[in-house]
This record gives sequence, C-alpha cells and structure tokens, in this order.
Amino acid sequence: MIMKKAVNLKDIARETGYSIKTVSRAINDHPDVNENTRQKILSVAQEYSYYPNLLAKSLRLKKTFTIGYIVPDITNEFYGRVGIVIEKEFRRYGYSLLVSFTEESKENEINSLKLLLAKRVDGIILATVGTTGDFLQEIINRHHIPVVVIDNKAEGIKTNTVLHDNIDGAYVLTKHLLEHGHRKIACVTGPLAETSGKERLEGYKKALMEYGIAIEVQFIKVSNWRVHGGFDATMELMQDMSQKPSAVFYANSQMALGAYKAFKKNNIRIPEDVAVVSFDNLDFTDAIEPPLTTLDSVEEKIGLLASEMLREIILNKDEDRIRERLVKAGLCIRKSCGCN
Amino acid sequence: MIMKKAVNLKDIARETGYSIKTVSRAINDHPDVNENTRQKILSVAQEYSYYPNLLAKSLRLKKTFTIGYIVPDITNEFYGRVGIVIEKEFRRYGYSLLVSFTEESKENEINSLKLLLAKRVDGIILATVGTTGDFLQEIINRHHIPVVVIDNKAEGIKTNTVLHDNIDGAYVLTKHLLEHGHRKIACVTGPLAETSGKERLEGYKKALMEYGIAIEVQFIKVSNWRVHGGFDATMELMQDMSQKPSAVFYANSQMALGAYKAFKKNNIRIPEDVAVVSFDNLDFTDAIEPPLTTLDSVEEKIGLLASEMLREIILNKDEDRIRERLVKAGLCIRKSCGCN
DNA sequence: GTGAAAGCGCTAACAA
DNA sequence: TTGTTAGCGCTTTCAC
Repeated sequence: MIMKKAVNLKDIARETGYSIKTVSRAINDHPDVNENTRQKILSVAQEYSYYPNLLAKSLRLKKTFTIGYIVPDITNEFYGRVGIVIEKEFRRYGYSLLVSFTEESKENEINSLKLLLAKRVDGIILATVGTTGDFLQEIINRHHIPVVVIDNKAEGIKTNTVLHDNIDGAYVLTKHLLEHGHRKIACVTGPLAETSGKERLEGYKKALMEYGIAIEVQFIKVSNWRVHGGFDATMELMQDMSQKPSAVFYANSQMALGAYKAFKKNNIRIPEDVAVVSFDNLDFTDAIEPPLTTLDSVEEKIGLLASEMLREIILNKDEDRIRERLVKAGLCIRKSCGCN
Repeated sequence: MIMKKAVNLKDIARETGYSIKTVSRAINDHPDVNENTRQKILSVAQEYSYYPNLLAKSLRLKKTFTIGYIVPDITNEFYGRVGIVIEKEFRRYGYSLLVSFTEESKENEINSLKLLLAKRVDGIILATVGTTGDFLQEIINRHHIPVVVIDNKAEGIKTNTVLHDNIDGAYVLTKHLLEHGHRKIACVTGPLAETSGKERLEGYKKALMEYGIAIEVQFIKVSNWRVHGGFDATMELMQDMSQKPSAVFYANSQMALGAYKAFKKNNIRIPEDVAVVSFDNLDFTDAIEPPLTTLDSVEEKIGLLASEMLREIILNKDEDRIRERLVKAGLCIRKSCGCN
C-alpha cells in the first residue's frame, strides 16, 4: 500500500501562493499577518485537513507538550484517580500524557524513565518504587527534566514531592482501633523499601507505643499492595499464630479487599471477630460488606498539587528550589472498625 | 537558569573523532562498523549519558513508536486492565502509550484524536463513545493511521474491532435469572448511542422474549456506566413502580456497585429481595457481599487481541482488510443471583 | 506585512 | 568500513 504523505506547511503554501512563513504565522495565530490572508490560508488548511506535525515543532522548539506519568499499576484505583486529574489539568494547556506501568519493578522504572527521556518529555510525574535514587538524581542534574515524585519518597535524593502523610494516616487509623479497645492489632503494609510501606508501618508503631503496647513481630506482615498480596498476608496471619489479632490495619485498600476475601473464606466475621481499617477511600470501600473504615480521599488533591507543581517548574524553570507538599487526611468512619 | 544542551550525535562524533554517521551506526547496532570503533563510541556515549533524540528520529523515519489509547475513564477497572495489557505488549517492541480520557464526551474524543494525529502516533486503540463515526472515517481514509476500536462499535463506519460479545453476554446473564424463576427482571444499561449499551439491552430483551415475557418499559433504565449512575438508576427503579422487579441485570459492574449501595440504603437484601447479575468480573466483584454473579473476565483477552491486531496492521500496512474479533464469555456464578 | 535561508538531531542514499 | 550530503516539517532571525 502506498502511504499518502501527510499535508504540511509547504503544501499549504504552494496551494495558497503564500510563503511557508506566512502560512505558519496564520496557523499559529501570530499577529503580524493580514486578516484576509489568514482567512484564506485557514480555509485551505481546513480543506486539506492539515494537522501540524508536532514532532517537527517539538524538535525545533525543544518542547514536546508531553508529560510522563509512571506508576506501578493503573489497575489500582488510586493511581487511576490521580492520573485522571493530571491528564485533565494538563490537557487544558495542550499537553498529553505518556504513561508507563512499572509493576513495582526497579528495572521497569528505569527503562520507562530512559524511554521518556529519549522522547524528551517536558516533565515527569512518578510514583517511584523508591530504589532508583541514583538514576533519578542523574536525570534531574544532567538532563534537567523536572520530576515530581508522588506516593513514595525516592531513596537518597532530594526532589519535588507530593505525598500522602503516611505516618499520620497510619497513626490515625491505628489509634482509632485502639480507641475501640483493641490491643492485639496486626499490620499489613507494603514493601519497606518504599517510604509509603515503611512510614505506614511507622505510624502504626507510633500509635501502639503511645498506648504502651509492645510491638509483636508476628503481627506485622509485609506484602505488595495488591489484592492477592492482602489475601495471602491475611491467610498467614490466621495460620501462624498461637494468639490471633482482634483487629488489622491494612496499608492500602487493595490489600484490605483481599483480606475480606480471606476472612470470608474462613468464616471470620468483620467486625465481630476481627476489626479492619485501611488507607484509601475508593469506589468499592463503602459497597463492600461491612463498609470499610478508611481515610478520606486524597487522590484529587494529590493529582492537583502534583500538576500545579510540575507546571510551575516547567514555566519558571526554577529547578533548584525543592518543593514538598504533604497531604493529611481525616478519618472516614464506616462499620468495619466496629463503629455504629 | 541556563538549560544545558542535551548531548547529541554530533557531540559524540566530535569527541571520538568519528563521523556522525559512524556514531549513528554504532549506536543503532548497525552491522557495518568495526567492533573496536563501536566499543569506543559506546563508551563515550555512556560517559556523556547520551540518549538519542527520538523526536528527530521519528521525524526522519515517520514513525514515532507511540500508540494512542483513548478511553472514557481509566478509573473503570475494565479499561485499566485492558490498558495494562496493551502497554506491556507494546513495550516489548519499544513503543509507549499516549493516553487520553474522554469522560464519555464526543467533543473530548475528537480533540484527543486530533492531538494524537498531530503527534503522529503509529496507531490508536480507542474505546469510542460511538458517535464520532464521520471523524473516525476521515482519520482512517485520509491520515492512514490504523485504528482498532474496542468495547463499542463506531456508528456508521467499518473499522477494525475487538468487542465483547454484548448480545450474547447479556442474554446469558438474563437467562440465568430466568432459570432462577424470576419473571420481573429489570435492566440498567449504558447510553443507547453506544453499541455496548444498545446491544446489552438487546441481549436482555432476547432472553425475555425467548421466555415469552413482555418487555416492560419501566423496567428499563438507561444510565452512564458509572457508580453514581447505577445508584441513581436503582433508586428510580425502587421509587417509580407500582410493582417492583425481583431481579436486575446491570450492564456493567460499576453500576452494580452503585446498586449495592442503593439497595443497602433501602434495606433491601440481595438476593432474597432482589437478585442481581452484572457484566464485568473485576477485583471487587467477589469481595462485596453477596459476591456478584458476572461473566468471566475478558480484559486480558481483549487487550491482547487488540494489541496483536494493531501491531499486525502497523507491520503489514494491510489497511484495507477490516478485522473483527468477538470475545464470548461464560458465566461466573456467585451468590447475588440466588445460587448456592 | 511578507519571504529566504538556516537549523533542530537524526537517518539514508550515495561515494570513497 | 567510513564519510558527505540532503532532507524530515517546523520556527526564527534577518532582510525587504
């Protein structure tokens, strides 16, 4: 099949009799062009369904109007919601979103970053696995691409961040269980190499310590943020122990969803036999039975803050200042904790 | 701040003493280059952290190694799962994914398409709202960008499609309710302008007719695929009628999720007071109470088929042949229908 | 208000 | 095996 050539400025110029430059000016709403000329040119462009080749424009301008969005797994509603907000915000300025899924793998994350680098995106919003610090540092120092890290701090480097207040959130949730009178509280968190995993565990410990309760190592499970991971961790929690916990704090709601499946399978009732709380307030959290007690939603806020931050850096090029925002969330009490 | 220039082939050429072309060959693993030369060049490239400018390469090659993925809402786990598969499949060949969310708006869809067109993506996978037929046709005829439509047929045009077998799925689900003895069965579907909405309604009707049951117009609600939409439709269903349905078929699981919230709010028990079935088998469908009876998962299959189809068209340029795949799914029986 | 020519970083003919 | 040159489609001086 013969690939017909896309029409370009030169074609329009030939057709209208004007020079390439005049056509370019007309199409880009440049002031220095006669109104009649502009109309004539635009109508011809329309007729030929001319679409500017943004590749050429980007090459020339050193600006791609493209943002990279790198996350572990878009199936996690949290990243989906944040992504929607980012896409919407940036679309208003003619940007589009190049996405990459890392599946929590450091190697994938680095490869994604390299590809985006080569594609010369104008900026990157990254939910990092946390262990790619060196490489991130290189990108920032050497290639001067603005990066905003969300959800997780990157090990060993100072970069712009928009983060959930992990310690506070975990503390608030665990404290709520303590106030219900629970003393045997387990914790299922994410990988400790990620600050979100580490700090949520930290917040849990902080609450226990405040109540003078010893941290029991068999009550702490490190999983992978996924539904299956939550299921497996919960099964372990039920097998392993001589004494079972009366309540569990899950560090994200995907894992809590897995836990519901596990408890159900073992005929363990929530909250009668075990109370449950977890981090993210998502679509399913108030539809499952019993409705899950979580923190308030922060996705909209995080997406917005990250977009604004990145856009500001892109516009002002004030790369040297490190920006940090921490988003705190209150409790969203439902029934899984034993309330009501 | 002074933006340091990214290093390019010319820099590496100057530094190594070789010509630009030789450097290019070395970096692109071209056979015609001395092994020593290649090693020397590569090490210098490494040292300078050279990343090829894919913009320039794409401009020259008329190939961007970028696929457009346009969907209404990535928060819907269905599109998320399909997207993951597509990204993973194409990543293997060095492609990345440019995504756009249309929020079910025709205008947004057209704008997204235009932007992707201008960015010269190599192909597009589109979950269309269904009413952009004319414009889609123009893209295909005029710009020769391969398009694979998923989830929904585009009105009035023949294009490549990978579709859920909507009629069959709805038929199977509704029939299952009929076999439970239900005769007053309601249907909550999506916009009828979308074939997924229209055909799922059709399958529902087909099953009823097979059982000689009259179609009652007050039992049919047209909603918007969203959780809130399902909630609202269900509330209406409970208010409106003199005689209430004993079972409801939801055309997607987001809406069924909303329905659970609505029924719960009204103290209506599933399946004792009303039986429920719905289309998509997602993470939450077996964690909610009672577990939801749905069709089997098809996201993986649809993502895979769409990726393969698009890739084949890109490689073979055999654009004239229209490819169509229909994915059938069996029942995934749980408790919301009354089984067990 | 308009045009000619150079160049963004890369690859592909064509030479050598 | 290596180098020269042109050109992908656009914008931008600098003329007129």
